[in-house]
Amino acid sequence: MKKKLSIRDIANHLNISKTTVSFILNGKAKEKRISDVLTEKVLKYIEEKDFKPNQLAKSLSTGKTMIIGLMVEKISDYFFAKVAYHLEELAYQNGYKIIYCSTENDTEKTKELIKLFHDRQVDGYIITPPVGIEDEIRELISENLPVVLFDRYLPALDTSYVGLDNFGGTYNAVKHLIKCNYKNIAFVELESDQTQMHDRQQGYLKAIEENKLEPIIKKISFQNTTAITVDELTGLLQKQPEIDAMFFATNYLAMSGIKAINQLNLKIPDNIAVIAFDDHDVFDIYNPSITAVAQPIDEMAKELINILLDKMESRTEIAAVKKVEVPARLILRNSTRNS
Amino acid sequence: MKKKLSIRDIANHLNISKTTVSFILNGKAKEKRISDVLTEKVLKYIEEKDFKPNQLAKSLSTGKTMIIGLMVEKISDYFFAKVAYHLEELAYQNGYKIIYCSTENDTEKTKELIKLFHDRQVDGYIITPPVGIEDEIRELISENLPVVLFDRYLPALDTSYVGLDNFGGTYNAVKHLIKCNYKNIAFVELESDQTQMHDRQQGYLKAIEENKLEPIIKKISFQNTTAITVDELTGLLQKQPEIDAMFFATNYLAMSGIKAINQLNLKIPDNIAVIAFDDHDVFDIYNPSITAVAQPIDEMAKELINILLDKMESRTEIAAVKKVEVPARLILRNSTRNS
DNA sequence: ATACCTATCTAAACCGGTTTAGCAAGGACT
DNA sequence: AGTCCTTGCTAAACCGGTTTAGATAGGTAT
Repeated sequence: MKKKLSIRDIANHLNISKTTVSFILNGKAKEKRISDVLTEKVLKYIEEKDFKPNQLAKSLSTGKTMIIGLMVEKISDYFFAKVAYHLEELAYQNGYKIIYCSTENDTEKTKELIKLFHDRQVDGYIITPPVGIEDEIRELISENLPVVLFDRYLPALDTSYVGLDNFGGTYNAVKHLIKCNYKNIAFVELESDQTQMHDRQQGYLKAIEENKLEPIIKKISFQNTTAITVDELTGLLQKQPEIDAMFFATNYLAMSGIKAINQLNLKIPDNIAVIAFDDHDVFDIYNPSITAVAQPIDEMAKELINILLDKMESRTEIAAVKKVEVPARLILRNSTRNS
Repeated sequence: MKKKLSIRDIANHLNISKTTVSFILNGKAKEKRISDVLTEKVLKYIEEKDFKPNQLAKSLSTGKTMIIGLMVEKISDYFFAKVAYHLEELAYQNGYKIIYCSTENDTEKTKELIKLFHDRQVDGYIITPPVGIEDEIRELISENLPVVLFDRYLPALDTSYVGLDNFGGTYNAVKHLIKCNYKNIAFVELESDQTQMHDRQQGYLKAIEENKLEPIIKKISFQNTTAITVDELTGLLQKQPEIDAMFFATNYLAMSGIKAINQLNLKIPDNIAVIAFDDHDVFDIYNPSITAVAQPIDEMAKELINILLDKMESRTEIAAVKKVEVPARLILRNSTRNS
């Protein structure tokens, strides 16, 4: 088990000081007036031994870890997994790595995780915040650490943010249903005080009201599972049998809804139309395929990294606030009639 | 912007040495004979200031980072995302964090990533290896670093490994099809030299041969996408119209297959039965729901962490080899006739 | 001969912890 | 009085880098 080479070993071997080696390693040879001859010699030796400086030591003295902390609600969810995948790619291209965690949307767990990331001195934070962690985020920013919120924001806090135009996405989708002549459009959402739910609901309401229709809102309270049960759906349809279309505010909600609709032996879209918010591989292969409001995931990832990179590399003020709302894309499939 | 407290600041403030503070922080007060009075005083101050030691400095001197490097083929795939989720949870409970990367099954990228993790001195590696990185893995192990392979192994290398019983899982699933009186069962797989594909194929062949049926194997070569096209399926069915069941060797393959089957207006399971290897949320909500060979994801995650933890905490020899093949679970749904 | 550049390179402090070796004081034993 | 423990604590080296503030040698202008 050969032990790793250090900068000191190199210096000793070549009979020079480690300062010199460090300068050369960091491309400061010219600036620090190290002769070309010596520079060459050192570089050659480094190449030969495939020397890699110890990142821990480097981080300790520079204070930079080149690590981005990513906290999403649940890394195994389709949307977050995809975003993580793109973020990782982009971060990697810029020399950064990602440490990630799932918050489970639990405020206490998130507080702990923020502390953990902080102790590990990550250089930047991407967070899908649960409610109630305003103080911790504020604290980070006051320490001059780059933070970008994602997917949902904290209304009480003026921070950088990347998310979807939830309002517009829903509004357009519901308008599309209306144009296809659906008259009784139910909106199924999770009992939640997160901004994205709220914005989606507002988008729905605006479209409904503009067209003088009656809003039908069903809130699903979720314990462990974000699903609508057959019983809940049956109840809804008994109370309001006129429902001819359903807009599900999340993809998992839509999946459970579709399953329930199947179990009641209703046909999509003949008996009932379906639109899901947030696309999923499933919706494309499903029979019938399911119309969905899609988030442009790669675009969001790009915006996130750009904003964070600008802050981390001090190209912009770290406290500078940049909010981006990317437009949603309505992907028309076969779970709705054509207009 | 208050600057962070260090162990030296604490020592100075209390007029003691930082050695003492360090001992107390690490619970070695008793062992190092620090008086209870002083211990109390220090702990109180630490509590009061909410002091957290700098992990970088700690890692630099101890050589431990408490970070596990996870390299999966693609973090956004259903299976890997789920595994990652469970791993993160378990690692977290044991004080470890996870850094992850997607290899894209690209040997060169994987080599780079291993180097990267190595530079960052992660304490342990969980890797789904692409072919051709035997040397790098061997190198890690020879440096006494804990490594566990996952999902697939490298036949040329005797290392710890956690994976599914691919052979048995496929064998049982195909036997089930045969019991349900299907006679012409096609096996659709990816053109790949990974062990898990090979093992699945062998399981299929054994079941077919034992029952004196004719094997029908279709290999899909994949560039960007792991999918079977409508054309490919049409071709297959034209050549062998007797096919009455299809076993797809991966879940994404199954999804594309199901989509193609739909487009050919064939009915599942009336015209053709379907079984997928590797479960997916989709299969449960699909109509008809799809029978699948499921990997017990949480169990696999548990095994992985256990083996790795044993090595990392030196409870077992680091080079000790422990191979675990967990049995697959056949989840019967509605894409096959009953027996 | 003196003062002043300039080009090259380096000693030493620093980042914030861990750990080894050992000091000082008091008590017990002979 | 001398030896030997035991208790309670600490100085200083170390991990492997970065960075500041010079040191040294040779050349040039006065």
